[in-house]
Amino acid sequence: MDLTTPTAPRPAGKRERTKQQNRQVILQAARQVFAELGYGATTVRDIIRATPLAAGTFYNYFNSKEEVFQAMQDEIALRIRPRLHEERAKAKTIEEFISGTFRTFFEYVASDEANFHAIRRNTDTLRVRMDTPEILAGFHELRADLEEAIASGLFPPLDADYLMAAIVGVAFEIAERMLRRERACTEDATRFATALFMGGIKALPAITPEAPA
Amino acid sequence: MDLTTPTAPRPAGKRERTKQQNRQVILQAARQVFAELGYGATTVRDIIRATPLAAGTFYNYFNSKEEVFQAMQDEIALRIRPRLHEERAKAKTIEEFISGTFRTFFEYVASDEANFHAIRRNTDTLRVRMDTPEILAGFHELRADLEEAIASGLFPPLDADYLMAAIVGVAFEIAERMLRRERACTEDATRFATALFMGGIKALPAITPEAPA
Amino acid sequence: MDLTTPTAPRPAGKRERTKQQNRQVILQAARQVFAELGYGATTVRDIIRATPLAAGTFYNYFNSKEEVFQAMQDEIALRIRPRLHEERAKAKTIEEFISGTFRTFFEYVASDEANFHAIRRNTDTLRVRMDTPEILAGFHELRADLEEAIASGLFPPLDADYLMAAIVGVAFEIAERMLRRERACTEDATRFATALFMGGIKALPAITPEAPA
Amino acid sequence: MDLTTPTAPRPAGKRERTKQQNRQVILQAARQVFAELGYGATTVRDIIRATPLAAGTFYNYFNSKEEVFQAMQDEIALRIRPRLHEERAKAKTIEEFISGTFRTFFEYVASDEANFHAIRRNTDTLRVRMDTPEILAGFHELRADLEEAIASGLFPPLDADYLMAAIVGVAFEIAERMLRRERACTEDATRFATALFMGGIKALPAITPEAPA
DNA sequence: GATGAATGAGAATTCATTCAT
DNA sequence: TATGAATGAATTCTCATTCAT
Repeated sequence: MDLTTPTAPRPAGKRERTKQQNRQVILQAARQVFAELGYGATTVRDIIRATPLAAGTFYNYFNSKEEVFQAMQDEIALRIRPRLHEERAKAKTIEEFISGTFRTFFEYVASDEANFHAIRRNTDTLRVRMDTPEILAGFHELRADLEEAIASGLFPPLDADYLMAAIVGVAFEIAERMLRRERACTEDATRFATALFMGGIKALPAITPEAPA
Repeated sequence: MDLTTPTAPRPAGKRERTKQQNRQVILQAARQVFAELGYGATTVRDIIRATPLAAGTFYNYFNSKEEVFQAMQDEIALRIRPRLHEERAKAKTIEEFISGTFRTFFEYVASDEANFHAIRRNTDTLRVRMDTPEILAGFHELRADLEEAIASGLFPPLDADYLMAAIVGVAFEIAERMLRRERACTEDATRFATALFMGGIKALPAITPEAPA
Repeated sequence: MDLTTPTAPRPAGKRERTKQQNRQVILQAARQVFAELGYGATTVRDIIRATPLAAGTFYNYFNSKEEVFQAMQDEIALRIRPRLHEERAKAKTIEEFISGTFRTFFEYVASDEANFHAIRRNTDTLRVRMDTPEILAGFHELRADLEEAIASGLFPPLDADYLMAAIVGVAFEIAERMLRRERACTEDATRFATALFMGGIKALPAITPEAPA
Repeated sequence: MDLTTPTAPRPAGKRERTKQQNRQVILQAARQVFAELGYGATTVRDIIRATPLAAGTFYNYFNSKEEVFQAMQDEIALRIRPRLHEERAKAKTIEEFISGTFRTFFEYVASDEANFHAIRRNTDTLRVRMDTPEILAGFHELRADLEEAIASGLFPPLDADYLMAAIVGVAFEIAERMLRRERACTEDATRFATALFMGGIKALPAITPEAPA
């Protein structure tokens, strides 16, 4: 039905292109809508409306808003996890391990602010963070990396689970404050977080904080 | 009919009492349902169903699930904020400031696990945290306390905003891991978090971590 | 029931006064609300809200909004019907009969515009006119008066039913246009309607019309 | 599959056809229900129930009962306005203008009694008339036609606004009485109304009125 | 695959009315 | 009588999902 005569050069496969495009169109629309309305308030209808596509078409690609969200998340995690892992793998010192982790995270967040906000969003009242399998895998990976680093003697024997939690908590929470500042300075954020984990409060850089909103 | 026994302290009007009870009944039901289904998936209907009250009665007290949630949050914040503030106010050293904050928080969380779970919940996929004015005020209070501690010379001059963020991130994230452990040990959690903020990773207690779920 | 004990000076009977007042308070509130929202959109709640009284109190006086409306209407009809009837009864000529009817009606409408509008209301889209028994009785009275006037030879033998309809239609419709004019001139309206019924179009006063809204 | 038989005129898309049908189905149901219950008492549910369609389908076509009502009104006005205007345009005398207007109106009302009743209905208590833009446009058209007829010298200079009001009032009010009579005789009604406007009461046909309900 | 109208379950909300105080 | 919270049926409206085209 949609077959083009085989003799014609076939402009790169209309079908395939559209198929991939539609998936991306939906994901893009979802990002916008989640960022606007927040995850909880967003409906599949809202996503479809932000799309030139028909309602039924959505279901050729995803089965629910959860699935779209997960796909979004997974895309992100897939993009950042290898970088984080690589950074830690090549760390020769604790400081490299820690600073590499934070720097990579903050730089990613700054470069993809839209996505980060869609995920960890501040409406006036609500924050949503969806921990998809990919995200959770990222946490496990961090813990595994920590455990390996302990095993290899790079880190002293400590509570890898709590340390992972602390790193994650600081990373997300500082990222958020960072984005609210005039010039989101990833270097400052990295220095701060790294210093905290390296030497505690007394090691923190002596600077004048900027006031956020 | 309206005569009160002179001995008994006038029961403040049955009407009034019932009214206060109903408010609490709804809040309690909301806590359960939020903890069960997660905030996003909960509907006003669900809350009403978890109540002996009629549908319309809900709307005599709250206008939406958001409002119930906020009321819950505010109750919690109101309960814990004074304790936190007091703890920090009487701190003579940085360590007292930090450990007092974490201990108070972890002990509260452990004692009011249900509430905490209703708010910072992990379904398979979603975390919700609603920052009501009261909660945000709690954050501001922490920052203000930090700034004051800097001004008074207790703390060195540092980025109070980021430090606040780090404390909040670590507190929530570790609290969550703590609750998943067999025996939620607030002392361990406090010691860990305090050590991290006092001396960084190298100061962390050398223990064997327990595996979480 | 309304009897005051002749012996005691009794400060005008607090109870009775309140009772009558409440009825009027409700009627007054209803007038306002009907005029604001239109009859159809008004709910009993709306009326109560426009009152300092409690919800239950409403039901001591009326059983529904219909009843309030009817009471309003009846009050009006009761106020105007005797005047109309009297006017027609003393008519010695057809012209006196007709002009007396219209003048009385237009003057009443002008003097009690608020009530008239509450009854025959123009929202953007809706006109409501409720023909309560009292109002219908007014129509019957007009027809009866016409029939009597025919019987007595004042009017020729004609279709009293249609003539009544024509008078009512012209009265209400012109009253409405009259109220929209800058200076609602009852004399002009009366002269116009009377002339129409006395001699038809060719007898109408030659004036320049004012443009309505 | 999508092939159309070359001989048959393409059925304009079954989808499209059904869509138009559903709109009509809803309008038809609304007419019945309004006529039965009166506009005020009718709910959207009532309309849906009078339909084989699902609840949600209603909202694909209209957003409220008001919108259905307006659509009904507009349909009617659209159907009758051109006829009225044409009738008046070709009038050579005042009598033709007046009688043409009334005859067209009464004949339409008699032929579309259901619609008229849905709009100008007498329950025991309530009359509703909704003046949609289309209806108001019909009034303005009548006034404009009158003004033009005055300008052209057909009519003497008179208050076109009041005359319009009088015509409208008489038309609606007599139509209603007409429909209540055993044999709704449009000719009688036309003759009566025309005579009234041509020569006033004394010109009215001398007949014995029939008693209404 | 794409379309978009239909579906109908169910969520949010309102309302008239009751009744204990 | 006045009060006003409780009631729960009824109503409006939305939504995810299906399916004929």
